Amino acid sequence: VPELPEVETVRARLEPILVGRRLDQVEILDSRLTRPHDPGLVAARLLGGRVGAVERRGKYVIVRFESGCVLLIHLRMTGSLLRVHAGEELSVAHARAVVILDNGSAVVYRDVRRFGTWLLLEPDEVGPYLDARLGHEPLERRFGPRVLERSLAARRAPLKAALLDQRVVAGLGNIYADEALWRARLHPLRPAHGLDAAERAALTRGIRSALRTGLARQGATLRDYRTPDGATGSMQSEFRVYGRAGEPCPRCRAPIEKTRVGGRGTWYCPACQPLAAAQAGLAASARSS
DNA sequence: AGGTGGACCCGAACGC
DNA sequence: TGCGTTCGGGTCCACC
Repeated sequence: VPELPEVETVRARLEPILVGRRLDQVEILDSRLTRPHDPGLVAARLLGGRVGAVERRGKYVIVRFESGCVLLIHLRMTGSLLRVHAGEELSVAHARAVVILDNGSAVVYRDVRRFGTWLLLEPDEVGPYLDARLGHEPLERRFGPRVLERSLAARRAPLKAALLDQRVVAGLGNIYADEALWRARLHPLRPAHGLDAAERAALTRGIRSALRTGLARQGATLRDYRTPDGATGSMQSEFRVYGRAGEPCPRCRAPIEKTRVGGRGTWYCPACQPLAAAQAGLAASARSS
């Protein structure tokens, strides 16, 4: 599941492959990819374009062309972008699009579940499109407890459900949300608006440290995620709670529990991520003493 | 308006 | 062994 660390790793690896290259052939093999737009028309508009930059915002890969046009790629669940060197076998299982570059190498878009999207936008459409869907980048300086205070204030939803809203924290997904909450010692079912200042500060640190660890490990490979060179990430071996029901909490040895929040599998430590107010109060006074 | 649950997908894991 | 069922997860959308 590509979240911020996985998408950023893909972006960084893709950048030297694409920047300065011209698209000599573009084939879109699955009409779902560009829907509701005609895949043939999108391919025709991409053809001949020269890539100026490869950026990221939230979970979107942003491919900027020198013409000003922008291709927004979202990998959703199982999308991946693979580089194929000139002369190598181009056929890839579940390939949904193939781009041949002017140096003979190719980039194949692969997506088992077909949720991923390619959206081609005009220069002036990109900012509004992303700003309508995404909040602050959690690794930028502007993000912090004050931003969380504002975005969580009116929200009665469970904290984890709010964190999965991309307008609250751009790029956080199911895995890093659980990892961030564990690091912040916050229960995923705490009401989002009920955090105090110290807890918002802890949450800021938890989000950043979970994401930075993921970046340093080049993401987590559970099944489909690969970097463009086909390498796996190693963050899965650093998970503190995600997918670890019944195993001891790395901090306090209590067994990790699994529940569902907002329809998603959610793992947490019932001992160091207390839900009850009394326990939360005890934990707070223990921290301050 | 904010919250919730279903739809979209398909392979793997599971149950009988 | 084989077949049907369940699961999962990012985002959008319909419905409270």
